[in-house]
Amino acid sequence: MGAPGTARARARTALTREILDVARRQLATVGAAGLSLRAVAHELEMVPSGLYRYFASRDVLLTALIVEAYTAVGDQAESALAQTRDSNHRDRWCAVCTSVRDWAVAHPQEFALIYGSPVPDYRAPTDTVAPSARVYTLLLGILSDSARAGLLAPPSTQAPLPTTLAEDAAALLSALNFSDLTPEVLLRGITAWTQILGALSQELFGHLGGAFRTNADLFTHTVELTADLVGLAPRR
Amino acid sequence: MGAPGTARARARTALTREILDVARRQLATVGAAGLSLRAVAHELEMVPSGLYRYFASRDVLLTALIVEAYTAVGDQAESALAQTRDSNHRDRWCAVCTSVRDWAVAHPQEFALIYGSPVPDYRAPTDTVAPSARVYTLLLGILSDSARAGLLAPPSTQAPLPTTLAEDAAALLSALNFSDLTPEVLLRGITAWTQILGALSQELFGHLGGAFRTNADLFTHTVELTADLVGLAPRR
DNA sequence: TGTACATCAGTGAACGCGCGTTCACTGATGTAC
DNA sequence: TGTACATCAGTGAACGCGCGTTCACTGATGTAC
Repeated sequence: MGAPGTARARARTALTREILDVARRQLATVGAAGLSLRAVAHELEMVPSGLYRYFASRDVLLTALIVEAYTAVGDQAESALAQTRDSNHRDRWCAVCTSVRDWAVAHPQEFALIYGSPVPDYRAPTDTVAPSARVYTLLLGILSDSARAGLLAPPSTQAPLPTTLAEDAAALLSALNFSDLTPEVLLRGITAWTQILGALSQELFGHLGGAFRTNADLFTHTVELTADLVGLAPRR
Repeated sequence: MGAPGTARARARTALTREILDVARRQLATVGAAGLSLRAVAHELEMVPSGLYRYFASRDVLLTALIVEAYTAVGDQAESALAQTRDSNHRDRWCAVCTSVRDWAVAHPQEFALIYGSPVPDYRAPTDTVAPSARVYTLLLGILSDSARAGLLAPPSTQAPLPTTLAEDAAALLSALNFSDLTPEVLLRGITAWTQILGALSQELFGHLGGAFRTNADLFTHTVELTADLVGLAPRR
């Protein structure tokens, strides 16, 4: 609010916002591949070339939308987590996962944009890496809390991990600052996260064939299975 | 071989095949959204309108490619299973999953075509439903075998399933003719399958960010976890 | 406070491209007698 | 076996559409003196 600067600068930030809002709304109906600068400009009653004052190319606009999508789902997950701050770790895990589904169901094309097949001819710059880490970092944080509280069940013993896999996992742990977690737990966390994304892809992209009347129940069940997988203590 | 019919009929089936082959090869480089009838015709040294003697529209061609992709991965999974016919159930499960990854890595755009975000403006007819069922039917078959042999570990007791979910699962079981399986096991099987697809999506669509040097090892680990999930007896 | 100049938002026209699909046509292949 | 007709594969031109991006331009906003 009360953003400073000249009238021109204020108009610029306002229109930048408006372009992104229109683009996001059109994205929701035509999808990322079909998003067109000309259509966005038309809805804003501008001439297409005018957009180039605000975004240097279609790719740059897409990148901004991607970052916004990651931010939106990250915000939603964070606020879901904040509201369960005093619950047990399992409930917090489930709350975050559920909030991700809520967001995805409400914004399927944005979900596809960030977690689906790559957009044709789009090359992602590195700007999107940091925002993309937010949600799974939250999930790993819950595991870390649980581990620090001594409540995380150790993974059932299996064959030892291949060395390169264990090394990479260890490197990732230290890069993410989760020294409380073992490589085994990290890998289960990653697996759980891909499970969540896989379940949502199947549901949103119509690959379930409508076999279930209540996709939400199926998802809830899946989330419980992921909580088991990562070793979060069961309820009661 | 030696397909009967007139010369004209033989030429027709041959060219139909050739069109599909060219389309599949172009799909591999430009993706489903970018697949163009004109480009296919050009490579065949035909005029674009000529294709309409063979496929009534772009959608029909895409549908044929989708069916072929499902058939290809189904064949590969079946032959992988056939080669482990005398192994234990867990090894057979893992063999099928691994063969799916092998196919997906070799044909990422075809994987995206059938398991990724929907192709813009394409509406799938019902022709694709039956071929799409083949792989997970194989997996459920392994579970069914294991259950009939009394080797499948019952799911660790959890809260009972919501009734609609249990009903839908039971209905699906009888539709698929797997009377040996319980709704709980079916749901775990479905979850395992979405896990596999999720892991492959992450890997193929570049969402792993290159954190692991050996994606194959990560996938193998994931597959073992799915085998645990569905209750297949551990090795040794 | 007023003027001279620089900045920059948005216009309008154009470039060059590619797309799916239609239609009337020609010439070769197949069929019936 | 030979002829008359029907079928159908492939052509070439066209329709109508939409796309991202460029460029020279105008007029309004901002800045320095």
